[in-house]
Amino acid sequence: MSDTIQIIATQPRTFGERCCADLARLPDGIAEQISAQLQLLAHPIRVQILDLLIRHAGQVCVCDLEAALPVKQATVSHHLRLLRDGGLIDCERRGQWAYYVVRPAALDTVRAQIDGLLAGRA
Amino acid sequence: MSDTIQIIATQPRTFGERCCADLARLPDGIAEQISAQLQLLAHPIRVQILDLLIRHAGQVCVCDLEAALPVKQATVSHHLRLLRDGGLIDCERRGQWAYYVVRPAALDTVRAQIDGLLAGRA
DNA sequence: GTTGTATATTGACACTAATCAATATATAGC
DNA sequence: GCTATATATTGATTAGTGTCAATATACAAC
Repeated sequence: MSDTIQIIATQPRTFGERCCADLARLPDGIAEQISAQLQLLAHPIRVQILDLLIRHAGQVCVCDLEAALPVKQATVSHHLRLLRDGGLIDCERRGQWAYYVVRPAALDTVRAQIDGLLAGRA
Repeated sequence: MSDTIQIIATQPRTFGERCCADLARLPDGIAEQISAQLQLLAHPIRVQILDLLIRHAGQVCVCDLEAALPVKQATVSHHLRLLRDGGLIDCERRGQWAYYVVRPAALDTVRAQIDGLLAGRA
């Protein structure tokens, strides 16, 4: 073993040069797609909504969410619409109540995308 | 089997009543913590930065990122600081260059949190 | 039809985040 | 010291998001 410190993966480099100027980037649109999915999850109210829907499958209507969350009804409805437009949840009317349910397949897709990104397979 | 349609988990409910008024919520602060981590990932530039750092471990300096991404140097620096403040990456100076590396343990933590949320174990 | 309840939407406002030009700081070589 | 390059920070502007009051719509009971 040499007594010099090994610096991992440092290439010789002179001024203005770039060691890996052609870094392989994600295909066009993939980063936007992944971050849009993440953006959908990245709000405390939406996290709580998803958690409640996941753990009380089929039993949660809007007024239940309204009672459980620290925001007004219009705001709950707003977040439900975002999650629904993003394909993560579905709405089912029963009488005058609207019950919301998660779409397990959509959640799996999101999880796979995140896992892929974090494992270098995005 | 009865010939009525089975409606999963619908309880009898009268006006003004709530079927599960005491839905078990996430402990205080957990939703905020999870969503803050997600927020950090939820931007196309930061997704691309993380992907590049993961796939070119130890070989990426700021000017490489600047060359690979469609934003100016100040913006790259800004996003690097957010990721660094969030504990997801580390910075290492080599000469006049600053090399960034991911912190695998931090990424694992994030992944575990997301998996937990989506699996109803948050 | 009317009345009451549940949910959705609209529109306005406040707040936060993203971007960049300009500037500051750090390092290297001379 | 000086000059050039690499990165960080500041400050201003812009763009996007979240919240809610008010209003609209839908359904139930009568």
